[in-house]
Amino acid sequence: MLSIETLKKIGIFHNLNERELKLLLSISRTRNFEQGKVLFYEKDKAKYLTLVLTGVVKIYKVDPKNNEIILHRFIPNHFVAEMAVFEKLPYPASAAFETDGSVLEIDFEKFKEYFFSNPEITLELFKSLTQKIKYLDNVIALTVVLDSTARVAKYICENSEALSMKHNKLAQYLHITPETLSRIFKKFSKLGFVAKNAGTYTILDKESLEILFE
Amino acid sequence: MLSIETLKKIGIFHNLNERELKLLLSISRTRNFEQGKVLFYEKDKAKYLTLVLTGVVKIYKVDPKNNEIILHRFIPNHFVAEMAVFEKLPYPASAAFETDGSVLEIDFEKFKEYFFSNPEITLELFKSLTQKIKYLDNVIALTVVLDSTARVAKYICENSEALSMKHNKLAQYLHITPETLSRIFKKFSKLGFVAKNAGTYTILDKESLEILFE
DNA sequence: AAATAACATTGATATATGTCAATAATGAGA
DNA sequence: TCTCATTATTGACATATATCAATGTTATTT
Repeated sequence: MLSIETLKKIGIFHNLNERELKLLLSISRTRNFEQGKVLFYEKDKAKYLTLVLTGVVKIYKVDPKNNEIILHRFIPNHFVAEMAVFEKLPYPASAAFETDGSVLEIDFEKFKEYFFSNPEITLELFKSLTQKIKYLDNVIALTVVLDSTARVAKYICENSEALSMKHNKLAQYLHITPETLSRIFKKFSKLGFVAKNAGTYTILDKESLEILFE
Repeated sequence: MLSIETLKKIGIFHNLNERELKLLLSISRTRNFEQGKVLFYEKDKAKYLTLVLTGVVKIYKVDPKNNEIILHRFIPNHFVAEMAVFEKLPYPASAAFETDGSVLEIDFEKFKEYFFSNPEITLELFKSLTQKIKYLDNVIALTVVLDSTARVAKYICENSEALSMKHNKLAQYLHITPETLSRIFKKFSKLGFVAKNAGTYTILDKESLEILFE
């Protein structure tokens, strides 16, 4: 059951007092999702201010060939698509759970009424919005600006978890096919930039990799 | 010379009273730019909260082949890259004037101090941030999700000025070469979706074009 | 109006990456 | 440990779009 204790643990609401937390509780509810379930579809009308409580939510668009283009993965305590809620716009992308999980749904009109004059809350919302801009900028920097090779180089240099990911997930994230990813890793191996030990790659020459995308 | 009258005309500052406008004036200055001049480069440190007063500013990234990838064009009375200023981050892209023009530069720390508690200002800043998210989403929807043909179809359907633009500008905006654009227009002509009269194209069959990107 | 520059079109070719199919490697359940 | 399913690699080929070069068209300057 949703409780004040739960709300208190959410970073964004850290500075709310008991009274405010109660108020927030009264305009919120939780919803649980199984792995793979869709939170919302692109073009749906945004109804609630939504925050991930548990699990991982992927935000994605679908291209005309039915490929999923993943824009971002959200972990707990982040707002999802608050822009659409603020602007009363249809969602610009779809969202689905990659694991079992849950979200907090807040009645936005009431939230606005009660909390928009609170500078600590608005500051948190600012941060959340600027964070979204950074995510989108990253997608563009990665996908629009760089070619596949540079993209792989950048991603494995800047994301420590990249090398332990399954290659087909990594490929999907980088918007390339697993075949292309495999060929790029092979090329990096031949150049001595990475090495394969027992199935996983390790970076040998980070500086050379960085040259590829800078 | 920068005056209260100038500031008053800027939509974002509509609700400020005389005292506040004076305060704003005291922490602001204008800077003039000739066509082609650079306002800032990607990775520069953001110093001032910047707003376009006159002219058109393009925001762009440069890819490894030195192609400019245009993310957006700003017209007067819009904040440029406020996210970088808020977050004290280097600019995520470069900005240059496409026409002669000018900007307002506001001392951000003081602006924050004086105006962040003003709900009308914060609301305007929210709007400005969500607008930026929409622009970036649009770049992704256009460039990452769609192929060249769909991109052209979408752009000429949704931007009335597209057909009167010079084709090499349009091509640059759509991140394709003028040659590819020319071939796509030829294809649309053959299909009877557009027609060429005296040098410029007109849309004959918008519904068919829409099918291409929906 | 002629000359020149800027822009647009067309064809031939190159390139990056995707697609499909076959095979190899790895991991999980019996 | 063996077997089956999943994931990764490889090769052959297809495709979209870029590149380069030639030519045609339009706009601007003198």
